[in-house]
Amino acid sequence: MNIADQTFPAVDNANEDRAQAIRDQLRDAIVDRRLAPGTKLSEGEVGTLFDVSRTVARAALQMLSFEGLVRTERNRGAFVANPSPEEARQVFASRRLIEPGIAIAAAGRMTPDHVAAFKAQLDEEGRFIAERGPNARRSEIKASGDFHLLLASVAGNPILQRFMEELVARSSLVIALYGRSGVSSCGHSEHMNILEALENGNSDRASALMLHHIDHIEADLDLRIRSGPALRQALEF
Amino acid sequence: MNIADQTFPAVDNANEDRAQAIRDQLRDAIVDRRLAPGTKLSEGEVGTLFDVSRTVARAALQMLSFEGLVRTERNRGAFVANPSPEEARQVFASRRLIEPGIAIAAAGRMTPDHVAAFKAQLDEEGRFIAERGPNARRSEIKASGDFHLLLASVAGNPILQRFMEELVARSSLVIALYGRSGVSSCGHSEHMNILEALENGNSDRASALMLHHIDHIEADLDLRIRSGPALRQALEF
DNA sequence: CTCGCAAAAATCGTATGCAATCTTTTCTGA
DNA sequence: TCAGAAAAGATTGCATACGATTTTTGCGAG
Repeated sequence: MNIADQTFPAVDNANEDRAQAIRDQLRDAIVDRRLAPGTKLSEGEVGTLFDVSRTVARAALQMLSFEGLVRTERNRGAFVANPSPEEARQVFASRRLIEPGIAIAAAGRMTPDHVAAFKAQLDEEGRFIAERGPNARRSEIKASGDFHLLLASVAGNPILQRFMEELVARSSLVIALYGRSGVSSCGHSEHMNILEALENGNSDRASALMLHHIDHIEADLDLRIRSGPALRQALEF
Repeated sequence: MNIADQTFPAVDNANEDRAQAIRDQLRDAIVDRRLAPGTKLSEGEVGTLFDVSRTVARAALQMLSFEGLVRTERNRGAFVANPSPEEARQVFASRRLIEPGIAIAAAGRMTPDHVAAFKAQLDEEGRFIAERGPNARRSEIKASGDFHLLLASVAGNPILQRFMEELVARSSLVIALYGRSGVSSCGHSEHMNILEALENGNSDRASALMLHHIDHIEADLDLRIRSGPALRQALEF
């Protein structure tokens, strides 16, 4: 897949930082897998697509590289990250460390507004699971990630929230790459259980459920080195 | 304090990314508090000091801004971060969440080489505490942070390691801003106790000690809003 | 002397140009 | 026909230029 095959909505809020807007668009495209891992993101091409100079495109790519969604090689350019099984494990190890704590923090801060937001989120998640079509899986992965991001925002620690944004984005990549697909509805019900615990202020239970949930997500992955990521990478595919 | 008052060693490894080298230098300067919080870091000035163009200086500042050590305002420039008490609490809340887990991971991966590295690190730490002089406190804070970074590197998860690098850097800023100074030797002995637990493979104990250690560090801070950070910020001080 | 406003200076955001490096193609000789 | 070298092309790294925005300075009115 070539980046040029994609079209991107125009960046409207020209007032704000354009590089940031481009980063967001690219991140969505990567997480949604409209841009395949390994795809080259050349500064010139990105610049042309978004109608900005290479300077701005470069800044956007640098941001994505900090988030681990893009890998840059000196004098060679930027590529959509192609996480190895090892990196995938690291992502989930990090989540296992952080998210149970986030669940505990969130449990102590739930308001009726938050509950409503979670219910809306879970409704949408359910809709995507029921849906069929080429984009169903994408939307499902995205919605599932949004649940975790919502939780992080409720927890009220911007630093941890940013960490989680990075981890969720990278998880989406990993799931798209190594996911086996079966567990989705199971994940949905786990989200509902977590919400229930949160509503009841049962932080320990929310934390424990979250830990299991992460384990389940990772267990659904096939992290055996399929045909070797080195080969895939070598082929620039 | 003006950035121009400082001199920086020349960036030698010109082969590698120069922006990264500049970022490292600036980060050291910020963490060591040679650059006071709130100090303006203009692109032109940084570029001149390091003998690069604004393009490169800008990239370095962008990196620091991602790490939370620098705050950038559109059309105004970059400033050394001036964390509020609220942000300080968030930094330590994040560390409480992450570092005990890191200690557990590290406990399971300790090799004799690691032990030796830790001993060397603690020796240096002790030397700085004994030392007196204008730079003693700086070196002490730095060495204390290095202990935690060493632990993170032993844990073997690059993602968590990066998170810790950010958190330790921001902690150093916070300690420099809000620290009361008394607890230093106490922190040193806590480090030694943690190392002992790590050597014995007693991960639970290492984890618990780490949690207490972080609590102690935070307890040593005076996080009452001293004269209002808004004022300090308004005065660009 | 202070205040307000306009001009000047400084600084940032962005585009673009050139040299260096990497990749691909073409050419040559076995 | 194929391996290796040389040239052409593409892409990045970096510096610089210019308009836009912000900050400072200068100056006259009150």
